Amino acid sequence: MWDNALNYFYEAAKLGSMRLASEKIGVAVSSISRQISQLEATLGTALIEPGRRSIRLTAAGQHVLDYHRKQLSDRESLMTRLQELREVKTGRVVMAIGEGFIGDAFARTIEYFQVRNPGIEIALEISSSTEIVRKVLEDEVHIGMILNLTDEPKIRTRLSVEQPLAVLCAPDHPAARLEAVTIEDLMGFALCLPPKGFRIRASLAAAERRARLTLEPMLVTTSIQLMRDIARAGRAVCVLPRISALSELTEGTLVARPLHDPELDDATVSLIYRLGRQLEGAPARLLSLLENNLKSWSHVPEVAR
Amino acid sequence: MWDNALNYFYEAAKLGSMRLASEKIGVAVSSISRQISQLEATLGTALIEPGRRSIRLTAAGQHVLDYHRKQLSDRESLMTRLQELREVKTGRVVMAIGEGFIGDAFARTIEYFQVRNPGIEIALEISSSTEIVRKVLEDEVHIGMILNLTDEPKIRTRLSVEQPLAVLCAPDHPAARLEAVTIEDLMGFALCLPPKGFRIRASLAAAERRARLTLEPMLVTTSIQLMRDIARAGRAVCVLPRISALSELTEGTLVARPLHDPELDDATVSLIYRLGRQLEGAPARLLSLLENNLKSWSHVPEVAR
DNA sequence: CACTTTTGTTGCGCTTACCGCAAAAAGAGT
DNA sequence: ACTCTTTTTGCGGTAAGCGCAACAAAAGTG
Repeated sequence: MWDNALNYFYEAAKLGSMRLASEKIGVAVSSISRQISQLEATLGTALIEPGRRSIRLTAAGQHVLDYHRKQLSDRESLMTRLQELREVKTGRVVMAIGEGFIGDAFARTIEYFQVRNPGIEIALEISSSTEIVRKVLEDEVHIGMILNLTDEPKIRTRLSVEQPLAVLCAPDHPAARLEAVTIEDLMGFALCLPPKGFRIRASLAAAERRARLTLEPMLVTTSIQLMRDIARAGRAVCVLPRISALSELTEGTLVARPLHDPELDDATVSLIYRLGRQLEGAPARLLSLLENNLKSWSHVPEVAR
Repeated sequence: MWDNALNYFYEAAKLGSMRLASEKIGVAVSSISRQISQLEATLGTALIEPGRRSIRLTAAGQHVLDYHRKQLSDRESLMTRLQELREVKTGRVVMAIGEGFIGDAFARTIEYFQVRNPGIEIALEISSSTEIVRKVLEDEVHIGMILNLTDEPKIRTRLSVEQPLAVLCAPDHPAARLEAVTIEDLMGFALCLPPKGFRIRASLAAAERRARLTLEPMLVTTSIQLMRDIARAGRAVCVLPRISALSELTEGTLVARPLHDPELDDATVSLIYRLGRQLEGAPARLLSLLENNLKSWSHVPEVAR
């Protein structure tokens, strides 16, 4: 009710007469007259000076006019914002990933996305797997990327790629001469592993039980960056999915050797979002880009040349 | 047509369900559902995620919600402007404050305002800091006054005054003989403190860690009134910003001694309102009065005579 | 001053947008 | 699989808004 009345009043005031306003809007003069007097009634103030041929605004009328002008411009800016949202010119994606994904390959993907979608803001949160799942569930983030599968019913897995665990070491390390590494081989090397409680340690634990031995890492750290650096230094080896050191592998500063053990279950990269949440615009685009790239990441050659 | 639809959408989004909105507004759920989908049709964008029990906004929906909030506050300010134009000096201010501010000094400020602005209705809501921030954000109140800083981006801080924490006790209490009080001194006194989770306790916790001791309050309460009363009774001391006991300090029934510790960060009184909301009329006047008085409150002498 | 022209206001049927009720559909939990 | 809750859809009714036309009043005209 407000909307119409204000519009009629606005046009009438701008054009100086109800007649002209009626022509411009395409409604009968009577409607204009009625709507305006109705508006005056609800506002409790006269907006136009009564008993005049041409329309003259009262002080109150001027205020209402200003108000409506502002309202129109606000509405217009809302519409353009929505339009931009539709065209994915603007937007915001929040995603949570595990630390293991940080690296050159991932950075290049983000870079690529931002070049092709300027104006889209990306927020990256680094968290543990359980935190990521929680954030996805509670809509704190649009997309999550974790290093295992989750059985949460309300999580939708868009893509999951197997990422076998590998032993990473410097090219001149003794382990690099092996074709494949077993759990027993690891006993002979200085090890750098994540702490207990991490997924990788849990996987290794099963293999340790089978082989009836206990790995004693020389260094325990939560920082995957540090693990890569230690391995690159040459003395120690670390155990990670290949994806966690993609850039070092392609550079050749690290080499990967498959870690084979019957009890060892593979790590899995999962791209997840909340079930029932329809991602549109920016999040949807980033999701499909990641989906494609993840597939190609899994085809990295095992032995760097 | 816009007007109704936006209102329904707004309430539904705020309450989280169409059913609740229908109860609050007093129209059938079907109307709400229809109006919202109609709004979506005219805007050409989905506003809420379809097929869900609780209403979840899409990015576009959030924009529309923000837009409507602004519309509402603009309309309100138009109405007050018209009201003032009618030269009837009536109006209404709603503000939310923390319990710590209740006291004679604040009461006198309100009293002063009401004497100078007869006919203006003031509504005071007492809430916790987070509640106050929420109320300011959602336009439930015009002005908020909290005992810390907030990093909410949509909050505008009009004034913030540092309020060092002080130890409050009766004039004949042993603590009153000290020039300044340290965390270690507190161990010797009966303490009355707010519960853990309160800002004051968080500040104290840092100091406790530094001094490697743990304060064991004799009484824990959320009521600042009670804390003052306990301290006035003579046996115990409490830790509060001076502003929380201004009237007792000027009366001389309580004295304040500065609490000095390198780890202790000061409390801060912030006068806040929503970014982008232009306050006019009564709210604007009250805001500037409070701004001036707050400055003078912070200059209260440390030792009551 | 009478007449005309132009413009705003009022009266009266008519359309349609909006509403409530009830039934169906779809989630969410058990 | 079943139940409970919430949303969507179908249908008939009401009232707000519309156009048309008659009416009233200001401004121009001779």
